[in-house]
Amino acid sequence: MSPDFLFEALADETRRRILALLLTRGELCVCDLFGVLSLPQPKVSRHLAVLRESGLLVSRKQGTWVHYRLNPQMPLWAGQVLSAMSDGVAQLLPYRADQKQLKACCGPVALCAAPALALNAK
Amino acid sequence: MSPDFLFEALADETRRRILALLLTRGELCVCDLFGVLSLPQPKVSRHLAVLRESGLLVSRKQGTWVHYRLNPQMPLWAGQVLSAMSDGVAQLLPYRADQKQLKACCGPVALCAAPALALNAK
DNA sequence: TGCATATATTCGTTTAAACGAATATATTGG
DNA sequence: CCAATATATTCGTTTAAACGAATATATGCA
Repeated sequence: MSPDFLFEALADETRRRILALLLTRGELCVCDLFGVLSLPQPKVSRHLAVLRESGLLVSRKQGTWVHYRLNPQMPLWAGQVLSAMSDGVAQLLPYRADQKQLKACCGPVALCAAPALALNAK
Repeated sequence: MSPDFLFEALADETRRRILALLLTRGELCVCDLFGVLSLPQPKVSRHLAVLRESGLLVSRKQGTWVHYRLNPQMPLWAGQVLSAMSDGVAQLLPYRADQKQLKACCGPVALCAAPALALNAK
């Protein structure tokens, strides 16, 4: 988890939207993500690959679905960057609309948030 | 101060180095910065322009010198991002060496504030 | 087996940013 | 005014990343 990887990852709005959703909801599968974001599936998949290869996300395969979540071994400082980013975008578009879509589409309760990241999230 | 501007600014290592130095030392002029960083002056100047236009830095002209510092009106969340970034890079190269150079080369006083002193030191 | 669904990858193009080198602007002091 | 210093900008090239479109892989199920 180098600063290079983290900040290159955060330089793209689609990736920030994905990370903000995963900070709210501990785990999401690809179909939920591109559904909520209203973006083409290959585009979301490519960005997820960037985030996974940068060490920010880990994935869990369950049948046909792949669930992504924040890497629970992320260093503290990186979690603080993500948490502050999430605060900064919370009332802006498209991030605010994403959160609304998340609740409308996938239910209100977080599933499997990692304990360390739950702490970072606030 | 939009997330777009902040995270695009943070995506470049030279700009992160500049910001980390300005978090340690409240204010620095351009000659101090490119001296400490051992980078060409036009390169540092261009990156400073990006940081100023993004709202992260403000400048103060004093004679021939231009002093840069963090924008005191930066929103809280952005300051928290910078602070966490600074924590994350503190023990890594080239950031760690930059801090050493800052103290070794410029001492407690900026070069441009004491040019005679710097010349005598040679 | 074969089809449908979920996800990933490749390809070719386009866009944006960083760079070195050279030059321009502005201020100070002789 | 002229020279020196500090900073900024322009120019042309190069590099990297994002994209849409199409296709590939993999799993579940009839």
